[in-house]
Amino acid sequence: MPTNDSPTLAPLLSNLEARSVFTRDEAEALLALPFRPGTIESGSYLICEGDPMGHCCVILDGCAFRYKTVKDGSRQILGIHFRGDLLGLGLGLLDWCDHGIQAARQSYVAYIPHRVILETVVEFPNIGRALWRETLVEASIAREWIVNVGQRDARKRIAHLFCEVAARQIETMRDHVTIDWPLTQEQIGDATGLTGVHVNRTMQALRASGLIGAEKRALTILDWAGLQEAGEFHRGYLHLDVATAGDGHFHQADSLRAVAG
Amino acid sequence: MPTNDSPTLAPLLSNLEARSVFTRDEAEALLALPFRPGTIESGSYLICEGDPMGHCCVILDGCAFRYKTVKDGSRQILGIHFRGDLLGLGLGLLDWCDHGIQAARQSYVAYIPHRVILETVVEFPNIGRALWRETLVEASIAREWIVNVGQRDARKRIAHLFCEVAARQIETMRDHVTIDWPLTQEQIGDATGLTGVHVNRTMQALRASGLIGAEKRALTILDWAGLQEAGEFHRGYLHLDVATAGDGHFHQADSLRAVAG
DNA sequence: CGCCCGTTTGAAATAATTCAACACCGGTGG
DNA sequence: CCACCGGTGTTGAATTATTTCAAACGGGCG
Repeated sequence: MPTNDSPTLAPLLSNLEARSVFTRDEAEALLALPFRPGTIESGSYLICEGDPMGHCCVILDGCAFRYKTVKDGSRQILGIHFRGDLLGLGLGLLDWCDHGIQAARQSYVAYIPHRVILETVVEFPNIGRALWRETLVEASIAREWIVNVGQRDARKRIAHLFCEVAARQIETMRDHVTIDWPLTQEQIGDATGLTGVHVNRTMQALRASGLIGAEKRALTILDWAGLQEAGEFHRGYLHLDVATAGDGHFHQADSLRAVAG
Repeated sequence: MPTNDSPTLAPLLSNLEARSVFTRDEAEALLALPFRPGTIESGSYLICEGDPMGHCCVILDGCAFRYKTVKDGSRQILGIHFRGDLLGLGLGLLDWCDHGIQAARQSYVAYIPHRVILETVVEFPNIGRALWRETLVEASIAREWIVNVGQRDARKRIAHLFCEVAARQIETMRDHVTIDWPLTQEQIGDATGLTGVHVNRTMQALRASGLIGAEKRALTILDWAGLQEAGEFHRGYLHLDVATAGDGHFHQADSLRAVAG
């Protein structure tokens, strides 16, 4: 973290709690996971394409994005990640990583060995469901990105991206909020399948429509309803409401087992 | 299945075994999952957008695709699924479905209650890892689709789609193989973010290049290497090689079996 | 100050869309 | 049996969104 306090996994827990419910034991187990802290400079890589690393990575503070490069050297940004997000989970089950992850700001991270995650999941099935659920949400967001680059024009794509990042960072949105904006226009282009030049022109149009502000290193949303409309954004795919499907049914069994064991 | 034999979940097991290793007990548990068989006519829906259904769905035979519709009525196809694929898994952990699934051919399916899956996963953690792994692969494929529609031109997009479908259906590819092709040109457009008209012209170019054949209801790959080159296709993202990461550590049985051969 | 990175602007080129018409083909009903 | 029909594939010409290339601008920083 930016402070000199010793870092904790609290951001991970509060992030998971946006979509899952934990018992006190489970929460404590999550916070007690062993990890190695690290600082990543803006532009450096948390995980590289083809990397067979043995740990995943929690963003304690900062921002990073996933990307894939294609032959001609251009790249596609696949997702943006913030404080509390767990990255590189697939590595524990898939042997190697099919994309890279790069810091968009100086970031503070915690590396957790995959083995630790897999052990914890066996001991606490509800944590396993929560992490599986995060993987499912990740897939859901990826599908919405397919729709974004596949079906929408430049204005909608960029508005949609703004909406997603805003919705994930601000709990209850209202007009005139300003959020930290981590991407350059070129990178917005990489995320939306457009050129930086066209992103520039389209953002000017969004500004002229009074939807967003004119800052360079931040994003001010002047008209939240209008921006959602412009991007055809509906937050459902983020699954930000706590889902307990499949949990309650097992808590009882878990308790019994806890008693028996 | 097309025969009048009573259906089994064998296609699911053999599909999972492409990426995971099971003990005999685990395999038997998978095959013993209770399910309700069903027949879906081509064009009908297995699962609808917004559906809160309580079961997931295995394709025993046939073919289906996931899709999302956007406001103007057009739609984006998000993935194609074949025999053995497990669909709608997220429903058990996410409460509701953010996309629809439609049959592209008359298909035979097995509906499995989510509760059954979640119970099995607690009893057999290795099955849980296998299903989680499938979810991770699904996310990986979705990311590659983002790259496809975001960074590649029409020729590459279509060639890449052909490669993916072929690679998933044929174990060892060689030239002049013909595979069942489930999509119309219009639907190829929905999958690649192009119009049907442009798909038509681009497919003619692919045919003229000698990469694919000229059939309408099938796909003949005349030049596999050339088609991969044209689509910048590298099969790694499909994670089709068995991954045992995280398994051996927990499953002495697997290690023993590996040793025993 | 000069430099670098990111943004801004302009004009020309191009990939893909749109719209409209026609060909094809299997199925269905007279 | 033929005629018709709807869905799919094919073709052409005009239009448009986006890219490309090139140059200039601006601000932060050593």
